[in-house]
Amino acid sequence: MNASGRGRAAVTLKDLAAELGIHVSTVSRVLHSDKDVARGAASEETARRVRDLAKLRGYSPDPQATGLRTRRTRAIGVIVPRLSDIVLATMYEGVEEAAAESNHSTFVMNSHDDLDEQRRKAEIMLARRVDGLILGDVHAGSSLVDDLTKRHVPFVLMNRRYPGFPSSTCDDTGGGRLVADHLWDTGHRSVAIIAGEPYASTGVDRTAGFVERWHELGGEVPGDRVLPSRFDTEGGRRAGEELLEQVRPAPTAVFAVNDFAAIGAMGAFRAAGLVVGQDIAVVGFNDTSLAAQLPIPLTSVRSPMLEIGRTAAGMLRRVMAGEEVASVRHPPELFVRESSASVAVRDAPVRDALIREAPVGESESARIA
Amino acid sequence: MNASGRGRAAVTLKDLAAELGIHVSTVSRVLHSDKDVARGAASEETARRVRDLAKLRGYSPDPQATGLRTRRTRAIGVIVPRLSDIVLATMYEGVEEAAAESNHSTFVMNSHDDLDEQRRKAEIMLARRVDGLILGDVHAGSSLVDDLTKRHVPFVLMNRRYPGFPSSTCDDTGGGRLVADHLWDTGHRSVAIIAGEPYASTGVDRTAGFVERWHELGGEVPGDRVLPSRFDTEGGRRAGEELLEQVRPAPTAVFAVNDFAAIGAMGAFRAAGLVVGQDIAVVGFNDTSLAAQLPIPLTSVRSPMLEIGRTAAGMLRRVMAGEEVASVRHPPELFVRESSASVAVRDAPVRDALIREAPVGESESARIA
DNA sequence: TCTCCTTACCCAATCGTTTGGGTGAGTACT
DNA sequence: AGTACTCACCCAAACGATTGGGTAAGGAGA
Repeated sequence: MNASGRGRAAVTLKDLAAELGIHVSTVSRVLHSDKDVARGAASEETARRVRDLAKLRGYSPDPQATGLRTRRTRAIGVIVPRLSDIVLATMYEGVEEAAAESNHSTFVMNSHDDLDEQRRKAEIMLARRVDGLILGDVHAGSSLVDDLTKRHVPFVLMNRRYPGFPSSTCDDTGGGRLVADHLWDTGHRSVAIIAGEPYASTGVDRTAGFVERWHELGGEVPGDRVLPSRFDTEGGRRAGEELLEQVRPAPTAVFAVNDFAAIGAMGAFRAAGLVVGQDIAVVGFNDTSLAAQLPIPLTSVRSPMLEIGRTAAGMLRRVMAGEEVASVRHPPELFVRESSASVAVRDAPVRDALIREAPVGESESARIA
Repeated sequence: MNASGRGRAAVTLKDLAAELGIHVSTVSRVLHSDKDVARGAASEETARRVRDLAKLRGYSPDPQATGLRTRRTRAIGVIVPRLSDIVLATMYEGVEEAAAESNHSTFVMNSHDDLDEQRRKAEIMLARRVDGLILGDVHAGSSLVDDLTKRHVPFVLMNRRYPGFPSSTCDDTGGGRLVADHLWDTGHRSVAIIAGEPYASTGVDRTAGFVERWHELGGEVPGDRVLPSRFDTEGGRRAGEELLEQVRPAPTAVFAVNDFAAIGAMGAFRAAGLVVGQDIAVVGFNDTSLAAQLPIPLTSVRSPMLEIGRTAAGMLRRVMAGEEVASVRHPPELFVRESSASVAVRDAPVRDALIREAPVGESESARIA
């Protein structure tokens, strides 16, 4: 039994037709062809009576029945790595908003960035007969996109791109370039990148954009300065620790391809006795609402997450309508804050001394003094 | 056209029946009554053939058709304030997991904590004919729950409770008490609370639990030390600023009923020249993944968010089955970290001097020195 | 041989909408 | 007066699955 149909069954077209003494198909046509006078289906007068009664009785069409007949559900499926990642959650909010505007409902599922789970979740959605899919978790080299294409499933990508398929993303390469310019301009010459997962275009592109621009400016980024990482704080912390351990002298600036990784790295640096913004610059990506509010506000590249989601929904609508659509890359914007505000600072030897001699020492006590 | 039905229409019962030369109802019965030999519906042999062919052809029942006939959609609706709030997003993950285990799909929508929008979203879900609702955003005194009850809509509450209706929440009162004990034990006697929105039981209960325990211990919390706030970082920052402005001498410890508000407050304190963990203790709630990774790790009360979501889904399943269910309050756990680790510190006059004379001055330069 | 069970199926209605194709009444035109 | 249009509807067949109620064939028991 349906939620709405316990106390009293939901009102149907048949109910309305009976009460008005006309045929159910007439009611359907009147209610269906909204506004345009129900093209020859009923008189002006009848149409009004139908609409009035429908409103009075609170008629709402049964989507099961409609779907059964029309073969469309007006539902779309969205698959993301995890909704507890604020970036994806925000994009999904955009999707939901835009989808609602065109009268579509959305199912979301988490794939935990696991290939098998991606497939499984996609199948569940297709079994639900969604009209289309938005994939927010596509992996480089995944065969899922090809399979879906072969099966003629309408879908678009979001957040991450995949060459040859329509996607709504941030211009991650451009974002990486912004960071390179900023760090170069503030005098840094020794940098490192916490690069995220190698299967995600976001991290890869942000890294590539940075490196590309850095080279143009005359700098270099040795391979051991680019560390893969998970996208969460824990991953950032580990990468930060690894960085301090392996790279000597430590870089004066670190670009983490994601705010959470940046926060984790900041934790690692601080634990090692470095003051972020003074001893080492840190830059994140996405400009989540946290970045500006952190104890040491984080420089970050703002990606229009909500807009990326909205665009994805719009693109999917067009794909479902059979149109060809082109990928969209939303322009990012750099917000400079205290974590990287000062011009490149102390000499490396001094900083390294800090790191070695005072894991939780000197700068701590200095702060208290 | 459905996603799965573009290239080749999805296989139906009729297709299977035709290929096997038997009636569609026989196929239905075999496939439906899983395992138990399809009680007299077909011979062992036929049943096997049916099942084999179904698997071979990749048959999956059309939920539209099933739903039309059975009047249930196997879909549940979840309404939350906003999914970009990591707390609700995590609870939703729990709901989704548990719902999937009982073969239910979930729709989520954001209500932005707005009463009209809550109603609107609920109506959309009911129009979708969901089998039940999980409300994660109930407001104190809202009439929505009564209306849903009158309409016999199966629903449960999550995250926030509402007396008289089944809910899956954290034991927020108990959590508040944990914080009171901790701050009292570490020597604090002058405290303030950043209390969240007055319409949310979470903030109200956490505050009440704290105050109750504080009184038991012999302390007091004057009314002007309890500041309402939004639940996000921005809200926490504002409340923090307000606190420093209005309450003199400033409290030695602040309990924010939510990690994000705590982070915002930490920002405000720091901007005012106070070092969190030294000059002022801060405690949050929820122990989101950030808390432990912050530059100054945040003491926080862990609420089992995933479990709260899973429980809510389980409760709803039972409500939909017509059972009576009791509310569940999940026990919280306190994690003490640096933001409140040291015993209550400087004399108030010294701290107040810091605040007045050095909004971004003294402690900053001290840190660099 | 007749009756009564089982077994293994089949039949057909039904859920609520949509939609191609009527149809009868009234009007306009020749 | 006959023909041709509209207009304002009605009819009925889908869509795919479920389900209460047959029924024919075969065997057991009397």
